[in-house]
Amino acid sequence: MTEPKAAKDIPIYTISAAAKILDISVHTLRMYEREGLIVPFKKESNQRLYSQEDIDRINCIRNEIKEKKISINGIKTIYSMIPCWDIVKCTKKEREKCGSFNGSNSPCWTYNHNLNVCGTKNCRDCIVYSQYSECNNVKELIKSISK
Amino acid sequence: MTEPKAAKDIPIYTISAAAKILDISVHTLRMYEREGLIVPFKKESNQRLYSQEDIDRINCIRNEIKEKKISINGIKTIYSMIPCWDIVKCTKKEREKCGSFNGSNSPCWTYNHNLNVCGTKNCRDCIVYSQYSECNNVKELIKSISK
DNA sequence: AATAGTTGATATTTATAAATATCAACTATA
DNA sequence: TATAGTTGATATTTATAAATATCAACTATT
Repeated sequence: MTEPKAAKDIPIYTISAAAKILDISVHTLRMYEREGLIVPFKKESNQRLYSQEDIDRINCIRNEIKEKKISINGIKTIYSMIPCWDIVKCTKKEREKCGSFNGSNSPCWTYNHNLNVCGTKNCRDCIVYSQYSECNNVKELIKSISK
Repeated sequence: MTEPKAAKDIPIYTISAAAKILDISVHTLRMYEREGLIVPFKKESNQRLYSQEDIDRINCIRNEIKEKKISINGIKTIYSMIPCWDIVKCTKKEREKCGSFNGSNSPCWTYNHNLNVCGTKNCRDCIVYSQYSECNNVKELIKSISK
């Protein structure tokens, strides 16, 4: 009796509820978002909402910062090394024009990618964000594509 | 008339000379070494010596810390994602026992690897250290092994 | 053989990233 | 429609990583 995968990704927590659960301030949550570490839901009114998956993700990020002593810019750089172009199957032409493919400071979901295969798709729903940038998964991904 | 590649890797600077060139303290150089960011030459007496390549490498590390705001542990984590097992052609058995293959906090050259293909070879002379961990090269490496 | 520079280890200082606070305008909810 | 919570922007505080200083023992160099 496993729950459907999406069940953990239902937007239920307001920013203050999420902050309380995580024992951090709402300001910190907004900072993480501004830095491109998280992409919460947004209502039409622009209000943020968080799912249990978001909470788990943020707990992981906290651990990287507090326990592993990796700075926010370090985490961004690590995320930027995920070979998204391979995962989402960008063409050579698309890669050449892509800020994510050509940069190394920020995760792909912080760039505009309306002009490539990603289109206007919400990055929350992309496995690059939801799966491969999960806690400690980047090295496992590199292992899987290496010989 | 290009110089032989090794010319830049001749140990000529003492720690105080290197510190003066880099405009940092000798203590900082020793700290970077303790953290596993650099591997200087060692004389039989244990005295450190630095080459021009070392100076260039340390300048790059300084830039990552000071300009890109990546913490030392962040840099270590990034180095740890270099697929050394692929580069030096470790066997499956060797990988299973390797701290570098299985960890994600520290570069491969900070682990003991006497029992795998690296043997007692000095990591300075390994391309994983000398080439692939050069400034900004990690993402380029990931690009080259991805589809 | 004397001076300058080195070693590792521990303690201290400083620079700054991360977190928090404040603000006025806006939105949700009871 | 009143209260509580939200928004983004800017300013301030705090926690701590990075850098430096100190130490006694040892090594290189003149």
